Amino acid sequence: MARIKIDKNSSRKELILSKAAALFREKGFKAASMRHLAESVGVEAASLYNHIKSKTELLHELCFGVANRFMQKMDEVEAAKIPDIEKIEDLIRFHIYEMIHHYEEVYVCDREWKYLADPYLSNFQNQRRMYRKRFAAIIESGIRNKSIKPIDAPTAVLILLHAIGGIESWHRSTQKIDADALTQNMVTILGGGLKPVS
Amino acid sequence: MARIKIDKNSSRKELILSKAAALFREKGFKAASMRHLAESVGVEAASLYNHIKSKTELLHELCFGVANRFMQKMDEVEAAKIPDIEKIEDLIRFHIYEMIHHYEEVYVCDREWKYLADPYLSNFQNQRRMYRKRFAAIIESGIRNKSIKPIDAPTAVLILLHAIGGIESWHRSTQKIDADALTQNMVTILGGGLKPVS
DNA sequence: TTTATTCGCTAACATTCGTTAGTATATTAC
DNA sequence: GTAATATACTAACGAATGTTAGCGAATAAA
Repeated sequence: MARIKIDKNSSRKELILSKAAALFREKGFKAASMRHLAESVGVEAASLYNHIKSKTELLHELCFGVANRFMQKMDEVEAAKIPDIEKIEDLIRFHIYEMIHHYEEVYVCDREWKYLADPYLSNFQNQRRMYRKRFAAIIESGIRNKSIKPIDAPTAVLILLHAIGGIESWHRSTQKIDADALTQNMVTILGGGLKPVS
Repeated sequence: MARIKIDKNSSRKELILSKAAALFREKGFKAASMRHLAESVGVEAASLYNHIKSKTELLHELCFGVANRFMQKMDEVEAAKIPDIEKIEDLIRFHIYEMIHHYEEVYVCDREWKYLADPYLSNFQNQRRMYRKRFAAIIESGIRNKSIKPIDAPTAVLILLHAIGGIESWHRSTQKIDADALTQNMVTILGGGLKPVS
């Protein structure tokens, strides 16, 4: 009956959350069972419920944890006094950074959010829609001042976001190029597609 | 005890497959139950087993049906005597076409393949890896003859494929732009990122 | 019409699932 | 040390899962 080992500055619940992120990414939310999760935490399944309310609550916290970080970054970028094209590159770099450094949570947030239960589900979808609108608004501003070629902005946003979400494949790859080179490549390819022909 | 209604030229199994594609996309493979599927076919769950071997078999057939179409297209494109940049645009257009016209199957193949069981799983992963390699080879050829700017080809392939996979969001969107405009937008943004600065 | 086959039904199976109740032990507060 | 709290355990629950067996009705073949 040994208790869960804990690092200072991180609660038992946080440990469970991080293990859940890894498990949900690997198996998918529905296929990941509480008994699997318990095993990876080193405890019996029922014991988890001393720390969490439900399986769904784990998904809530993971998804909104990630969503909130992106929303906060968007606030910062919008407030910054820099050219639109730099705002976009800044956001791209942030997405890539998050994908690399908080891979499990971001992946789960990206691919498993549909298993959220209302009202969290609607809430999440609204936040997502809002984020994309704000992203598109930056692109549209760039189009107006001719720093970005005239394209359909919502289309461009989805391309950018999904392209970055695809980093997963590298993460597991053995021949991974380092993060800086990856970032530079993506900014070149994606940014290059946005800049007007000069 | 009415039998399943059938169009000419399509077996009962094909009907089940198409309903399964829609259900697996909506709920995810694990969350979609055989009883749900049965209901959408208009029959009891046990009756499905007069036509199929297992739930997993449905996933096999959906995934490999899509994968084979893409492989065949790749064969054609490789054999064509056209510039590399046109080969790439041709592939991009094909991906978009498939995404629009066989949306459910392509989506399931893209997002739910991990629930395949071995040996199908390994087989599928190999095919996928091979497809990406061949795609990257076209880009590398383009780089060598300077029709494409020097970037990391495997990175570019993943960006392209995941960007196109993101069309999902439009499909359900009410404000959908028409398919041709969509295709043109994507070729502009993605292709524009590949062409060398002139 | 008779026979054979296809196919849908009901009932049931063994598992697995998320979760709760109740109890015992370990840690913390006093 | 003692009381209070936190937490892990075992056992069990009801529900849902994929699938099989066996029966009867609909269709096709003779």
